[in-house]
Amino acid sequence: MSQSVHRAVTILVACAANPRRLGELADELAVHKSTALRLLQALEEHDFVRRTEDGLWAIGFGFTDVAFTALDGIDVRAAAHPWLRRMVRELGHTLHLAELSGSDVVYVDKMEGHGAVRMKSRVGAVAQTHTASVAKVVLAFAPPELREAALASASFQKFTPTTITTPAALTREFDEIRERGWAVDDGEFEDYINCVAVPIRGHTGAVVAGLSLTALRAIEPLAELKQHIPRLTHAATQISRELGWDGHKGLDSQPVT
Amino acid sequence: MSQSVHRAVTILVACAANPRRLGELADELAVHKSTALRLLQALEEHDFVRRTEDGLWAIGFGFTDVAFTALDGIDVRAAAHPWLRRMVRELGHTLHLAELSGSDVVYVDKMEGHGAVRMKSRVGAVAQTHTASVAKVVLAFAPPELREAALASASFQKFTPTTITTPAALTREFDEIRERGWAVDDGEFEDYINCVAVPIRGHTGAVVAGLSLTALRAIEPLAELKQHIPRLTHAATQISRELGWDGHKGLDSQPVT
DNA sequence: CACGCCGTTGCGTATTTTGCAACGGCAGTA
DNA sequence: TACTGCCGTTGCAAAATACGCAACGGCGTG
Repeated sequence: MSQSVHRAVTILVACAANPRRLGELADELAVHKSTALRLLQALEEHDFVRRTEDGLWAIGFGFTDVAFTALDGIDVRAAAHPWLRRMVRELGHTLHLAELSGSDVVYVDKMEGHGAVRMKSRVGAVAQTHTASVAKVVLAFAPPELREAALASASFQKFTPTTITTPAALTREFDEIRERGWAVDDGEFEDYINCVAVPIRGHTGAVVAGLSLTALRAIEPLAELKQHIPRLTHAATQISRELGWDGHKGLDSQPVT
Repeated sequence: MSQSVHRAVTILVACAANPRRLGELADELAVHKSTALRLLQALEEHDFVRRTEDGLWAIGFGFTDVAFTALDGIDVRAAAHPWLRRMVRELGHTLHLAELSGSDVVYVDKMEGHGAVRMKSRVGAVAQTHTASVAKVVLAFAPPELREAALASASFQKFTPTTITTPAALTREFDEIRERGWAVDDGEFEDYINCVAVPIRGHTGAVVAGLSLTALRAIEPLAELKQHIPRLTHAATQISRELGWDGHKGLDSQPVT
């Protein structure tokens, strides 16, 4: 269904990776140059693609504009953004905001800390289920069927000695997270990076997002990083209230006994 | 041309503003519900749209992912290269492009002018913090902690009578550069060579690179060289725009009073 | 309990889009 | 300078594609 839309999307994805010539795009789509050209022209009218100085096709700024507009519209993001800014200023570390989408946890905001720590995360990308603290904290409080789906689709790829590599272990981790109310990433993806994460609740009391704090182990070891959890929790609570949470714990937050 | 692509784009723009029902979207497009639905389904396959919990259609995270991939992929070099070529052709002088990397400023592109001027710079090399105009202009606009680091590691070796030899003097120089928006090298490394340099901004508005114009004093003295600054600035602005800069000045560009 | 709203699906038609082929600009080469 | 090949662009006719219609079903509401 809707062949040209598929082709248009494929073009956009290809151009995002790196700008290309008309001919290349036509080859990748297995269509004639003329067909590719007309799709590009249609996209160009909306500034979804643009021609670079050297005649290549690249993603247009109308496209990125739409993306940012959409991100602004995400109320969790809007509610959390001032808090991210404040906490980066106070703590100096990188903060992430991630939202539950289906059984994935997707980064919707990110604010870099003062140190020139470059994290591989990117807004719009899916957080690793078995390593990212923000994914773990959100899924820990998610409905069981979502958690099952997430467990089933997780890669469990071993990145470091501390990486959780089995569904059983991750299930136990989820239980612990629910009990104590926050999650950690103890160098489970990159062994020199630690994170702590806390849940954010929507108006129904269900956990809809997560907020995490990231630091280099060398700069602030996990034990010290944990001392910021009260501050992180405070921010998360305020954000939750702004989303309409009445302050009562959601049903899913009860410790599993 | 390409009707369905137009409709698909319109849907995306509408959903970005705020998530909508199928019916609303169909009305806005003036098409049947089934038509709108099929377009949405096609977009959904690529995660360009998603269904929210309450059944509304919203921009999907595949879309934002593509947008950020595109922004990440735009490297300064690719954006600037055609401008280097054009300006070398127009002005005949050597041009340099340098990128901020940590607290170093590294040459990432260079194009030799018509005169056989042998410059010591090399792509991949670190520009001298206290002499190279391109290093000074980038560091002047960099975050304070980066600037401090650069000051701390600079050699302040005296090459010529005009070389800046103290951190205090260089700090003052940085302040001046921020105020006027461009930097010079008044024979500070080799006394027969002058340069002017302007900043290039990334999509966040932060200065990510610098563009410089170099000439032999004998051929074009500094006063004449400065007359090319508007042209250089124009190129830098165009490059910045191609990097996703929206035209607003970054926070760090305010004159320090 | 019944009604109406909204999203979903099958199908035949015709509108849209596709592929072809020829044109023209540009650049590198003889 | 003239030639040649490459790449992007345009007109047109055929046909594949996407469209609207109408009926179905789920769900909340009166």
